[in-house]
Amino acid sequence: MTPTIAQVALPVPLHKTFDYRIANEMPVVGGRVRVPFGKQYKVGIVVALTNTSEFPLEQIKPINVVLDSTPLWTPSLYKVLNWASRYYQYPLGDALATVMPGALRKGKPAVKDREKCWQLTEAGKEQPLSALTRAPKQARALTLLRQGAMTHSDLLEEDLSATILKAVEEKGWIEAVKEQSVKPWQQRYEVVEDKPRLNSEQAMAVATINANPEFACYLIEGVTGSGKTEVYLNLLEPVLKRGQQALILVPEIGLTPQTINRFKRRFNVPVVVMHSGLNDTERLNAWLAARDNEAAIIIGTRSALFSPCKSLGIIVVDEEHDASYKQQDSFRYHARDLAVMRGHEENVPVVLGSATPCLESLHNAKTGKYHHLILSVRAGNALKTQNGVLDIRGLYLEAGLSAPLIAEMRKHLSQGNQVMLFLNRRGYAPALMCHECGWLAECKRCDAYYTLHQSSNELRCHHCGSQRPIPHQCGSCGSTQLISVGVGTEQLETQLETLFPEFKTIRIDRDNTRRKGSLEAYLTAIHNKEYQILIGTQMLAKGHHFPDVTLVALVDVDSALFSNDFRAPERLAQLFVQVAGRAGRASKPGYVLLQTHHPEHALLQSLIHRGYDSFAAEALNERKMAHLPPYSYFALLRAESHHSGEVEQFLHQARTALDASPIPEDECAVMGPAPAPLHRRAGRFRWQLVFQAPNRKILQQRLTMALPAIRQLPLSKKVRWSLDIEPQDMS
DNA sequence: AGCACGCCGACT
DNA sequence: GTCGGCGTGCTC
Repeated sequence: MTPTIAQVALPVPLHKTFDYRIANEMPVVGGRVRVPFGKQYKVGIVVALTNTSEFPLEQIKPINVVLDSTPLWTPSLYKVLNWASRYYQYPLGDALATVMPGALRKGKPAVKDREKCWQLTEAGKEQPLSALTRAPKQARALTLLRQGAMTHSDLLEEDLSATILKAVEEKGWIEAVKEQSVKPWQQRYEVVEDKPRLNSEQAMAVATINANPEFACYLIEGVTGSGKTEVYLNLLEPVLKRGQQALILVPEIGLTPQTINRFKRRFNVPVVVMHSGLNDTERLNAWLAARDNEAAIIIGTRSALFSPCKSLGIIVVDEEHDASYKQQDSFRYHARDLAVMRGHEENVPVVLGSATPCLESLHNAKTGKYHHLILSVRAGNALKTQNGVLDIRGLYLEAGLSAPLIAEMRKHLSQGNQVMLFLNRRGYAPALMCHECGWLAECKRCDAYYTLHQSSNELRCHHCGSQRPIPHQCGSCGSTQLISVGVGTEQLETQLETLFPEFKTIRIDRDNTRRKGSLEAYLTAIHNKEYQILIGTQMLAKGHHFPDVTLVALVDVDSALFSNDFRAPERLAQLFVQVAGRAGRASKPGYVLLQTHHPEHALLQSLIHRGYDSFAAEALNERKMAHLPPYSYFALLRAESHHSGEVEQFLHQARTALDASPIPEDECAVMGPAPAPLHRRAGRFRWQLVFQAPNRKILQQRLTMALPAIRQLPLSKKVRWSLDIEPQDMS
């Protein structure tokens, strides 16, 4: 029986679909339709075709326009998207809308816009230009087209109007043609470059993965300089040769022209890049090129995972530990986890690569879920760095720097080398205090102190963005003796300029690299050795190598060791390995120093003396003891409102709803409601409820059962709330 | 999410 | 006497 009703998922935050009558054209499941919704029209996705509806039939409106005759996604990708919507508890319509290109969300056709071109007709070729002295524009059109066909828009650029072209067409001299379709890339595939020879570890990794073109998950743990990218390139070879596509995910900052060029240069095939900088048209074209197998290699940041591929052969997730793979708002998916899911559905290999794999992935490798491939040999000129711990207990600190560190810096600088300092705190100082009474300048809208920014002469709240002039008097006792507390990168910069006036200092953090291109300009200047002392937050640690840096110091690691976020030590270890990899060259090995009050800290010791793997093993052991991920699965229900009581009450009611669900408490623990780490932010009170389950299934079941009741709580409409499944940070 | 309906304060 | 504030409710 032909279906009469279409169930449509609409981009609204509602966990249900809406029924529409099928009018003239038959929609497809997974395709878009334009439908009336209340007083407006919306573009939604058809999720099912039926003959019945729960809704009174006479109230069902007809579909306005059927926008697609084929589904937008391949069946396997569509399955992954449905799973993700359920697992991350995000409404399907909203989820599908966020993963499709903006142009499709607005209802634009999902077909490649082949541009209209003009070419000369036989008559046009023979038409003598001399006969057109009284029609100079027409003559110009003919002259231009004698060089070959041109697109309509290019001709408009040449100051020829559509009217002129129409006139010439009517004379029968030119004709409109659609852009000729290009030869499929499969026919021009070749390995262009002279490939470097692989070392035995690389060769082993390549052979292992290439031996099986079906789904399996591989974790490539490769130290900095071990040639992970070369392995990826070798993995693409048989895939492309078979005519299949490769999907490569990179972190937000990892999308450098150098990376892209390596993939472009090796094979004579089309590469598309997908990132947040694309406009609607560019994004749609990249998406279509992936879908229609016109692009052989698709490189992009996390959302590129949702590009449909006609003939996918492999998925690579580079720097798999990077936090940017987890979306931090709205649809809070993890692109790495979904990549594994997609690889499974599409039955293609998934390759996760990192020098410092996240503990979850290492655990999966240890338990045999992933194949663990290790690249430990550094290629050619890369050399292992030396490490050291600086015990700063009892030492006088000059803007956070101990005398031994300053001495070490002087040594390296005097030898003509560069020195790099990391401090993960922007601004001049994290607080401003009254010397008389101890009063601290506090943000009026947040439970946080203002950060002192001396360069812009203001106090700034890093949590809500508010700012105010630096007060001259204490807000409590009126004293004018205000002093800064703690050290930020700005202060470090000022202090170093005083300590080392003979050397030039450069600070790189979010405050002075806002302008587009400024970071690149600074990096170039550093490479040209215009600066000797480099100061930065972790943004300096990513994606760039500094061969003349021979000393790297982590100024303050204690805050990470004793953070209330259980992932802080893991991030510190990753930063440490990363910065070590940024510095030095064979002739000038790098030296990495850590300043700490806790040199005996077990994780630190293990990291420094026995390396990341050993650190990871111990950290995993600690996680196991504490039942923390990857030995348990968390979800975070966070709510905020201007009224603290309302939020707390809402979460209490949510908890009651959860406790009423039939899974016993010991299988899924619920903690809270408790005030969130930053209880008041931007004037809103924040509370949270934490769920902890032994596995994903129980976590999902428990939430799925309780959420309908939670959504029906009257307070759920009054407070702002969100659910984060497997949150990246709990603070 | 939008957008309507609906009931109470400062304006022509 | 109206314009408009945002509280509540609905969208097939």
